[in-house]
Amino acid sequence: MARSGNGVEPPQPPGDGAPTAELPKVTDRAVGRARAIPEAAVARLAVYLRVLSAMADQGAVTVSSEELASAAGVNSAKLRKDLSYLGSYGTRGVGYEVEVLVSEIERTLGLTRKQTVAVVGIGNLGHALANYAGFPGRGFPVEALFDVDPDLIGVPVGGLPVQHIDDIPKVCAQKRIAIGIIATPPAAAQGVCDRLVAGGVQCILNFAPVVLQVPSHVEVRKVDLAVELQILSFHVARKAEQRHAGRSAAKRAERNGRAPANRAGQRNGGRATARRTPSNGEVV
Amino acid sequence: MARSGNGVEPPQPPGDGAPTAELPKVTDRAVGRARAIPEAAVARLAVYLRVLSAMADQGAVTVSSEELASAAGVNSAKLRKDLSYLGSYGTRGVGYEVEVLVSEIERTLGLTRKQTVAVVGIGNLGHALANYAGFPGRGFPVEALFDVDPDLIGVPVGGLPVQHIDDIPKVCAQKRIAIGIIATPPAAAQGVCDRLVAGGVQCILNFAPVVLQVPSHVEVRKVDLAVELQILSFHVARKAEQRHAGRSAAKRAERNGRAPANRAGQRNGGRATARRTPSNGEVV
DNA sequence: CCGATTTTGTGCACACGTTCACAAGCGTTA
DNA sequence: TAACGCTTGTGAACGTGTGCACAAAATCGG
Ligand SMILES: NC(=O)c1ccc[n+]([C@@H]2O[C@H](COP(=O)([O-])OP(=O)(O)OC[C@H]3O[C@@H](n4cnc5c(N)ncnc54)[C@H](O)[C@@H]3O)[C@@H](O)[C@H]2O)c1
Ligand SMILES: NC(=O)c1ccc[n+]([C@@H]2O[C@H](COP(=O)([O-])OP(=O)(O)OC[C@H]3O[C@@H](n4cnc5c(N)ncnc54)[C@H](O)[C@@H]3O)[C@@H](O)[C@H]2O)c1
Repeated sequence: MARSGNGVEPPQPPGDGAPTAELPKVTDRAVGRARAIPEAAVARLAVYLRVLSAMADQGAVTVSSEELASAAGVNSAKLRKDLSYLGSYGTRGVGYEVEVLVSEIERTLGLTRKQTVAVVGIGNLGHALANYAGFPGRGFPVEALFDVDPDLIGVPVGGLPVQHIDDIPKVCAQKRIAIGIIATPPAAAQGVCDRLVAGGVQCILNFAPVVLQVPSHVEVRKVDLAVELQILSFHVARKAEQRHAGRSAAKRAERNGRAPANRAGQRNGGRATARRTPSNGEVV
Repeated sequence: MARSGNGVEPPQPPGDGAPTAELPKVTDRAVGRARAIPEAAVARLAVYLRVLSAMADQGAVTVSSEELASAAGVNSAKLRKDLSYLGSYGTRGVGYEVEVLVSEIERTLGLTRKQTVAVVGIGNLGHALANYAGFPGRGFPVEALFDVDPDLIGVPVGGLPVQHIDDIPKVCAQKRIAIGIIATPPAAAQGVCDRLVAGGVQCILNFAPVVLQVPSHVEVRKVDLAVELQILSFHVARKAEQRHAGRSAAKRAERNGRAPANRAGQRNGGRATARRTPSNGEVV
């Protein structure tokens, strides 16, 4: 089956014209302009935005990188570097103006125009998502709900009637849905995904524990709670193992929180990359 | 370890006593043993485990790294490296035995002994979590539910009665709860977190959009859906911007799925780090 | 107007993660 | 047994992300 399924993740740069071109060791080139915000930074910007909004609500006018960093649970140097991707909006010796940062981050994250959302699979999780006030509150109005269950079709959930999944392409195109959230059973996820893509949806947030195959222009992020728990489980196991075996060094650091250079708050950052349909139809 | 664990990956060596020590350029040193599984790899191991379980159910006996990688949406080299952290369980020229991999991954992730879970905040999301069959199905039995709402106390959800949050420390200690899931409103999250910690809970999965402060021996992971959407939003914005501005190069690559350097399937990997109570009590 | 103080913005070095590429090992076949 | 083909395991190169440390700006006080 050759390389890896979908085939195309070549070592060479895109090289539109000449795939075999022997380019030396140019690092960036390729794309048009220069500055590209690192994936990891984007995730943190979203967190800063939340913290800043809360600060603004409390009447704060300016923040220093130190303050903001500590509230967001990151290192202040990292914070400054992250903010520097937006441009230079701070004042040395003073700090950042909260309002300015908020609007700059919003602009960068593309939150100036609302991104409409559709939820597919109105079961336990789908209900919660459809009712969640935090989405519209943050510029992500939920404008369509879908399911297969005949008993659900037409029933309003969170003020919006559930529609049949066969209508996904039509409705999504019509309402210009930007983001699709998949909360169906795993087996149904790929089919739903395909319909969303057919409807012109550009981004998908997937709760079903499957790896989705999508065309390259579609962005997928997944949230897999079982995986989250397993990662936590790993850390517990590792700590327990350490406690039993290596009881020589590192003991007080482990116990009462001195935690030397405890750099960051809890994260789940990371990037998500789209993926093409592969040649082989592996099971999932 | 020392690597990226919870507490100790300081610039300077922990050096309880001498923080200004002028260590040369030693790379690992520090703690006892050697191999530490990279954080990013742990997240993927969990995914491999799911895929492998599905394959086992379908009767597969062996897999090659190519097959498994493609099913899991990653590069095969990466997969092999990830598996190599477990030890050498493959057979050259043949592949891996599915059963062996499953049990090795389970052992490594600490899934050999069940990790009991408590859910706090039985609202929209909490209900979904409490009813989710995927948790007990994967070795994470939900054994306690908590809320403050008097109307909820005593009501069974998913076959388990909801208890009052004041009982969290007692019940968690008694039932040896390993993982606490927080699904309360943001304002209540820190308080709940403190009680969970008091009850001896080692890991916390936090759905509330706040940065939790915990002692260093507690591991926190957060799931912030608004942040996920914002990251997606960023990518949409960037693509749109590119389409408008840089219409010189990279055009067909963008459209019909050629996907230049399409490296991996969708991820949300990343690490979570514990965090001590900070010196300043910043708002959140 | 100048120096002290504060805090940003960033060059640099290092750690981490990813990918390549290939030798080492295994099974099979002649 | 020897030669061959296949697949693992891993060294090394590369790219990305993190954190330090300091020069550059701005404000304030005298
Ligand atoms: N409930 C949770 O807390 C939780 C946690 C983690 C992951 N998940 C995942 O989220 C997904 C949904 O979980 P849930 O607990 O809400 O399940 P659920 O069974 O309660 O709901 C699933 C819904 O999807 C609908 N559905 C089934 N096939 C469909 C299709 N082809 N198209 C559209 N809708 C379809 C069903 O009618 C039902 O309403 C699952 O993949 C699950 O693994 C859920
Ligand atoms: N619903 C979603 O889809 C969704 C999505 C993303 C994030 N979240 C986050 O998850 C959390 C819960 O969301 P929800 O929609 O389930 O909210 P909800 O209002 O439906 O439920 C919150 C529950 O927490 C309980 N609660 C309040 N204070 C408490 C306390 N001090 N201790 C224990 N329980 C307490 C309430 O009684 C209620 O039952 C929120 O922080 C929200 O931001 C929810």
